[in-house]
Amino acid sequence: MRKRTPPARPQPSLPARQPTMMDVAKLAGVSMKTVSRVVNKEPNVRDEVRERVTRAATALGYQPNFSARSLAGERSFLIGYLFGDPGGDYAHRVEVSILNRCRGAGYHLLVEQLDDAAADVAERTGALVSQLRLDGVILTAPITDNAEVLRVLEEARVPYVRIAPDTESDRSPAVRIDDARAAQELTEHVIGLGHRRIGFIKGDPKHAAARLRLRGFRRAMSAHKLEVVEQLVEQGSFSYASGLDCARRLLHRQPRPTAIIASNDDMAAAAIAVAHEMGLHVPEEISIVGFDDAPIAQVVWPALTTVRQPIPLMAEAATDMLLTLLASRNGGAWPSPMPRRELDYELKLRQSAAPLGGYRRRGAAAG
Amino acid sequence: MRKRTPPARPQPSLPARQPTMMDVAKLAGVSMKTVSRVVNKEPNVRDEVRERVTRAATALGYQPNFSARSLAGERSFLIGYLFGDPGGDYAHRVEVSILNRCRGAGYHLLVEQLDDAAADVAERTGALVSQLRLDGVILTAPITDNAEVLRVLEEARVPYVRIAPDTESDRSPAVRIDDARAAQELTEHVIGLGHRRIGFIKGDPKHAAARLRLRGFRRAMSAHKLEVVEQLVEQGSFSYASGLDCARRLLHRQPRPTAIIASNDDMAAAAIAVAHEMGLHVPEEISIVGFDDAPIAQVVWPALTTVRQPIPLMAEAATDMLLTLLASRNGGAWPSPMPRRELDYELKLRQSAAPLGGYRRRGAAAG
DNA sequence: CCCCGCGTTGGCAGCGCTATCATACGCAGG
DNA sequence: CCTGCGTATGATAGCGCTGCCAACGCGGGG
Repeated sequence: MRKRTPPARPQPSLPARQPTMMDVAKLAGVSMKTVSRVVNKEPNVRDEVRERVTRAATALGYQPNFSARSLAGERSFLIGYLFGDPGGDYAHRVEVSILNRCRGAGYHLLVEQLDDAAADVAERTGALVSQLRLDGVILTAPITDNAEVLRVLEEARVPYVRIAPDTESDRSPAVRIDDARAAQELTEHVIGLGHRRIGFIKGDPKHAAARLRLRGFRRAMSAHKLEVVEQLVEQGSFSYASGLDCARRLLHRQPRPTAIIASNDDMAAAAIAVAHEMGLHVPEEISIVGFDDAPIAQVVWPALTTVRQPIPLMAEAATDMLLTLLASRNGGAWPSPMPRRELDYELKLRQSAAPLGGYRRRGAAAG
Repeated sequence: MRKRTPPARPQPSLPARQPTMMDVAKLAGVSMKTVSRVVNKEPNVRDEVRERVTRAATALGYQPNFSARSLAGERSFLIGYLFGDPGGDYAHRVEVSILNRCRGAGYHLLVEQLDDAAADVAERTGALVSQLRLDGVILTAPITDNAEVLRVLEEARVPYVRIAPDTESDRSPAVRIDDARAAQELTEHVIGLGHRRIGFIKGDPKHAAARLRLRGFRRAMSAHKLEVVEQLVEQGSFSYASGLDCARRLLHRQPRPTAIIASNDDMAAAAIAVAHEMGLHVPEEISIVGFDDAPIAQVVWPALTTVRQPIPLMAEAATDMLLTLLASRNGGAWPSPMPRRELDYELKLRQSAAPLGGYRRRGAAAG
């Protein structure tokens, strides 16, 4: 307790106690309840009164106390962001976009990193939502598909939105791109360059995206009556290190594939590094493509042909869904049908993929 | 209000109201205050009682309500993390480390991204701390040195720790490495390889690290009686894009530098890309070194010689300082002298720097 | 004339917890 | 025996706000 029944000891210049709603009410000549109405933008307040209160609040520098709000009311104005993968910049880009959206809405962001495989995920999630009474939660892969976490959130009746979840898609609102179609298009682009013997590096099977991208690859191959040589499909985990291993194995197969499609850019970048290591020229001797258009895609040389996933837009869409629900004040139940967004991806053609022999012979120059 | 004086309507299977401290007290046969003592690990409770209460709490699945705690007491169990730069993985790595430390301590992390240059930084910071009553705040560059933000935190009496702040270092506890010495060592390494005409790419002058690294560079040069050609010192901003620009200018100077020292790895990676673009072999024709040992350092080809900054350790040390202070319950005043940590860096020698001509001639093989 | 409904405002209990103070008890010293 | 003190526990008053309900004034229909 900050200061209880201040015993009238004259404090000359110490910072005054934070103004409360009561102070604002007195200054504006209204009841506390009316101030509460104004602060919460509730209807049924005359414009004149509303403005008087607003002015009083500004004059005093009034800031609502979130703890009191949360304790007395049914909202905490706190959104939780749960992410799994501590590495990579994906989680961070999502977070920044969420923050951008929360900013104007008066919500604050509480972050937690959960190890998808840990035994106490459910417990940790439960503690989070019941201790802090989060108003809503945003999830990214792979915890988008952690049954325990979802169950806990549902039992606690905390609305949540998933970004790029698995196919159990009726379970909650979600934002995604069509990973399978994107992978299919990407594969078709590679096939269109004349490649026939194409290797594939799979992603972490815990991520739905990994499966969907593989599916798109297979679809494109079979649509073009090309055989998927199972020896040329390697199991990666989305990490650069796993990409190195997979690419080494792939590039030592005989006959060697003429193109490699990796399930994300980190692994594609690793494949390029392996090619360099082996003295293979990219793209003249081997084409390599990735997925995501992560920053690394433009940093490796040659720059990666890849699929751009609009991560900021996806995160913003997810946040907007959640904020819209919370603004509706209907008890946290999603409207029917559940909101769902599928955003557009974009094929980014750069220098890492070309017909065998390259578009033209050239020295060390990049495009 | 969740449910006021439940009018005895029998709710067959709806999830029961969350247990409160009162429930635990009844079950354990003690007063609420004693439960509070146990939950907060206060002394003066008999072991037998303590255990009885703990068991009751576990049996009921009791979770303390943070809003109530914060409202009634003087602690919110919330730590704020303020970062400036939305890009790059630095902020994210720091965040993950902070989270790791908060985990066991019963604190939650509230994140906010502040644009250092925006007009409303002070206002936003003030709103954050007074709305949520943060117990403490951790800052990273460049807001470590934003006078407005620091002033607001100090006025609100919110303890804060800075990671790699500017030299106004008596103002708060801080964690850092000796950037100047590290840059000096790095430069001396390059000089030791035989380079004399050395270019330098500066970082964002808003970051203290940028100035310190430049200082270390100049010190090493003058210690070896080498002239710093001002034409070979370019102003970057720590971003990959700025690195491209600077490197292009540098590599078109006549005579060309034989080595480039960049103030971070992103810009060094960009310099390597420019070298590739121009058909220059790294490190045979041009040596390039970076700073930070960011993930990108091992992803570019050839891998970057750089200085490893122990970011996770720094973030953990900062968090520990803050948590220690909060545990001391002395009103948020730092002990004297203020805690301060200077951690060790490490020179990582990889393939991007070598004597002119390389250690030996080789094909496209990497090391 | 009264009654009802609607828009607007206020009163007040109480959300779940902690700070403060009071109480109870045991034990040492006078 | 009383007093004093330290440890262990309880009673109670809020912290700052919101949900519920009452109160008020006004206009229109019965």
